[in-house]
Amino acid sequence: MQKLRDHLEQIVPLTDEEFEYVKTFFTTRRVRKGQYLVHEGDDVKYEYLVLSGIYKVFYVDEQGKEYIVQFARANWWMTDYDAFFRQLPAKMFVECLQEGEVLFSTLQSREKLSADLHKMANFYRIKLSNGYVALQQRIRLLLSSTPQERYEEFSKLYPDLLQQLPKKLIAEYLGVSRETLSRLYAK
Amino acid sequence: MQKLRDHLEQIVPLTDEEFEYVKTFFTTRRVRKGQYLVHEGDDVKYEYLVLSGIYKVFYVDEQGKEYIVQFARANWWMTDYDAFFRQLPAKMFVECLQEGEVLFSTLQSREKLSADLHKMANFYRIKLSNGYVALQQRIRLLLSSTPQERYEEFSKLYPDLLQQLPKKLIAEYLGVSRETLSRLYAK
DNA sequence: GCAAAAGTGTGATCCAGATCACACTTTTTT
DNA sequence: AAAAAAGTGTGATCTGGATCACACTTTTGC
Repeated sequence: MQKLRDHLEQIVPLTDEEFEYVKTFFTTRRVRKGQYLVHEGDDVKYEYLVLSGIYKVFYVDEQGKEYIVQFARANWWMTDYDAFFRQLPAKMFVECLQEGEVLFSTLQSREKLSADLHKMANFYRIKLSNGYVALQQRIRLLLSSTPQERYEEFSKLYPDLLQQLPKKLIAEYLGVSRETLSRLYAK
Repeated sequence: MQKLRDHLEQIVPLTDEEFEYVKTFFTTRRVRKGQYLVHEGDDVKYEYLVLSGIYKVFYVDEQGKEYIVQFARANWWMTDYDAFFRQLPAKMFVECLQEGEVLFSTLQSREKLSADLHKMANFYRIKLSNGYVALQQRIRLLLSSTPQERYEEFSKLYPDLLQQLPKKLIAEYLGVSRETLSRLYAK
């Protein structure tokens, strides 16, 4: 649970006592490649904090084509937040791409923690607003750039993912074809 | 201020007393077409709740090309949230497209209200998570669709904006050229 | 009320990137 | 260790939408 504490304390300092309380709301789970943490149609009981491994959050359209909303690795939170917050069936999938561990907790836990500990309410608020801003940047990238620029931006932001993930997935994330991507880094 | 109360109570019910307190944190401002509420480089002191009129939130790249992040009309909140939350200079613009009124308040107001009234903390949290989800949908739209589909989706979501805004702006928002858009609704 | 600016439709051209096709390599599965 | 599946690079072709160009209309501002 030290990882959880480190993660929280990047944003809000906690006393030992506070952290002892907080940690009772989280459970660890080991996840293997190919497993789904969230599946379209599921009730979304949990949100997840990644401790290790790599995951993708994506949708599938009527024609079966996949669209990757985000990749997640250590210290990212993920779930189908629309479904999670509004307690609806999931419209997205969360799949493990590389084995690892996650922590999970329920919406009730989030609400209880926010109500009991002002610091945790702050933590969640700040995390959510960071997420909001990150999505805005993604929109900006999708609107503005040529495949070349998107690829360069991605390499800068996530050099590790570039190494570890199949190019096909990166192409999907960037919204270009696999072939075009392949030709990009030839240069 | 009745509009503010209605807006808040769509999400959290408030007593008269509570609302009397809340409203002291907001000020009304009339805005004319062409005025900027946020300008690149500014300190972003306020977030805005639209009472009436239409606004656009956008940024400009090095080549001077504009990218519209969102349009806003009644009951939408807007500002450069990255800059607002982190108290940095703005990277975006917020411009009035059609005269109207807005309410504004500071980050300190938001924090004070959240701390004093649990209901307001909830209100902000829910609004932010709704915004988060809306951005995810926008990403999905940008990744997934042909110009045709994007246009149809837009018409469905914002039939009023389609009427009231120059096509050029809608084209920008959708990430297509003005000419292509013009040819789309010819069909 | 008139000139300037902004908005709009439509033809003609061009090209970046999608799509198709296939060979080769690496990883998984049994 | 063999077979199957997944991943990758690269040529050849095709095409949707960008770009350029221009006429016409509507709005804005002095």
